[in-house]
Amino acid sequence: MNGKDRSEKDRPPHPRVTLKDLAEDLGMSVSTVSRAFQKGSPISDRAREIVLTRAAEMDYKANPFARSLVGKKSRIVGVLVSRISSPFYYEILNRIAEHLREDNLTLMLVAGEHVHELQEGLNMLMAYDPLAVLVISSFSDADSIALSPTARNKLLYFNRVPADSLVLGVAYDNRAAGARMADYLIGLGHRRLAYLSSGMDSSTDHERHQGFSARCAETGLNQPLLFGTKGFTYEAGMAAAADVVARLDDLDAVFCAADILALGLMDGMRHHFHVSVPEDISIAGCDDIAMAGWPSHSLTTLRMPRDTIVRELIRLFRSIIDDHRPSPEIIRVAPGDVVVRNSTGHNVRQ
Amino acid sequence: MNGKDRSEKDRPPHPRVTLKDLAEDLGMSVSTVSRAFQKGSPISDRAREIVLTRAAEMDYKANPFARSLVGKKSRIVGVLVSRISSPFYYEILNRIAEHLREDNLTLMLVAGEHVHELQEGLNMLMAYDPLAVLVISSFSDADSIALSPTARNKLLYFNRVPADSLVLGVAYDNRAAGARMADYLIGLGHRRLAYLSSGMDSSTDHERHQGFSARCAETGLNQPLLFGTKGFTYEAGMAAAADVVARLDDLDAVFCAADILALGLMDGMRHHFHVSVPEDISIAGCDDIAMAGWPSHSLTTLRMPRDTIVRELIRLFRSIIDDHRPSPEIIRVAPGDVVVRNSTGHNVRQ
DNA sequence: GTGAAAGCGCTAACAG
DNA sequence: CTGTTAGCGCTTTCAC
Repeated sequence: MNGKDRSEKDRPPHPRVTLKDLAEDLGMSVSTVSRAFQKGSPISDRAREIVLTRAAEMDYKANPFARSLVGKKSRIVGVLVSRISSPFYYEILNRIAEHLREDNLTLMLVAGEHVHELQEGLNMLMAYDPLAVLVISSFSDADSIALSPTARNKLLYFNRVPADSLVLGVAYDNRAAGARMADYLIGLGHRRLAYLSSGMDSSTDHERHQGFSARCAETGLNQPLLFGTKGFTYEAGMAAAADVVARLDDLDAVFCAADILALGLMDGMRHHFHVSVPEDISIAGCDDIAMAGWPSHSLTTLRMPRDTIVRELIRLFRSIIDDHRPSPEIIRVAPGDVVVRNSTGHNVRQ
Repeated sequence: MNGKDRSEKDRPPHPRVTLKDLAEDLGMSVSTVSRAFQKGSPISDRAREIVLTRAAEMDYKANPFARSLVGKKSRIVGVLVSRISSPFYYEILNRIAEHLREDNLTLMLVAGEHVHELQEGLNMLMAYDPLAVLVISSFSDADSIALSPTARNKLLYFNRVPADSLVLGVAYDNRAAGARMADYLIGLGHRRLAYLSSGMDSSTDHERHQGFSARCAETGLNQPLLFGTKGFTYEAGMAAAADVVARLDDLDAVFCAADILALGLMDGMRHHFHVSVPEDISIAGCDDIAMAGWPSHSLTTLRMPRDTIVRELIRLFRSIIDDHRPSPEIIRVAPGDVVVRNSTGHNVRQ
């Protein structure tokens, strides 16, 4: 087959304008035309302009496969999402997606529940030689993914960061968050504190608990009572109400690992056990999700500065993409202020 | 693994095992080795086994760029998400992602707020020659995207379907949903009905309103009063409370375009205007989101069968990918039952 | 500056 | 069945 004829009958499935088509149309060589699209290539301004103009007219689109094949760097960026833990992750995903589009980068998404799925997804992804890979997760699954050295320095962890400190990541300072809430509750006069954990292997949860406990210790209080449930869900929080009620007389306040747990706990206490909040017990959450502000719950919580963390994330992500890879380190974003609402009050029981 | 030149100052960007490496290692020709990975290629079972085994040992991964370049069909599937209208969309996204991974397909995500962003994203995507593109949206933005003929028959619309009937899509039967809720409210003895719209250009919203109104007409009732607000949000619902309260004496029940609006309206009525629900007015939503079931709100709503619609979606999506493209048509999924809770009651006011 | 030519890694005709 | 030979569309030497 000679590639000269342009009869429409030739190949219906591939009506794509190629660089060669463009070159022939313009009576230039392929190389010249190619150079017009390359940033620092030796080509006259005039020639470049002509090419670019005609390219637009003919609706020429470079074939990314050919480009990546020869140039050996793709315009692809990967995002790995482990479990749908929170809508917040998808807000992140959206914002990342938009930033990438602006840079003419495409986003490959890998989502999975289990390690082996994520592993498989990452393998597929790596075959595309992505510029960078963002790992969004709060569970330990992400840590167990086997990483080739190549993969390793393309990764950027968000929210959950592996124990291994040789990686790059952005995360909230959850210990500080736990400590801050302990301070607030203690300041309210509460002395008998408790922590409600999701029971999941989540670094966020662990760290909040640690920070909370540590501050109790520093203040000379007993270790907070620890309640556990099964998951970061409203239902899990509600299910924990029975346990908490059983110890109600030993308790002034409960700090929950996340707002959604606190909301569930609150409703469980109120509706199943007719416990009044905050009269009988103070309840606080963490994150300041939208529903915490609903008048039906009016949950005291800790604001976590989303914008800051997202900004940091995008900054780092871009620097990996641009190959100014920062040295491995975990960026810790400090928590915001306690948002005081009606689910907590001064201790009047003692 | 492989011992090629490795000067440490130069970037070692491509320590990739190629087909040729494999072939040389095995003393076979590239084509034979290639054939081992092709489904119906003429190759002896023995040869194939040898190749596959060694490939695994050497951790060979086919270069998808080279593959797509020559084969002119990629293993990429696109998903276009227009605005973060609901977490439901992300549930879909997750499920799609998992199905695709099982089929060794990768997912390119395009997210955007405005038409031109989506357009740009789609253009980038189309350059990768995806097998299919799923468009998830409930707003009319999606309709205005310019589609090349090639793009056109790769698209599958979800939830929102363009007026143009020459496309393939899956959507709820929202008119039937509106009608069903009208029936339920009328059956409760309510005669003076109202509809709360998001005020957005959403087909879901329009259709629910149409179905609701039409059933009122069929039953000989007046057209339902129409309230509008600005968005599919809790806050928008709450903001509408003032308008609804102003007409409280003319109203028995309000059907809201979505649960989240109903929840906001309910809280607005209760907390800002001390209106009792359902004593003073019945409020119903649509979708049956998790929060509708919280005891704090206990919202009567209509269950929309998620599983069914997702199943249909995946079935169609797969058939496009496998090139058994079904003829253009909109699959309408019937609504489920009314979930009766405590935000609606019999009419006792007349 | 520009063009000719050599591949990037792979698949798909061709022969044998 | 297997090896040889062309390219897929593009970037990038290398000459001119």
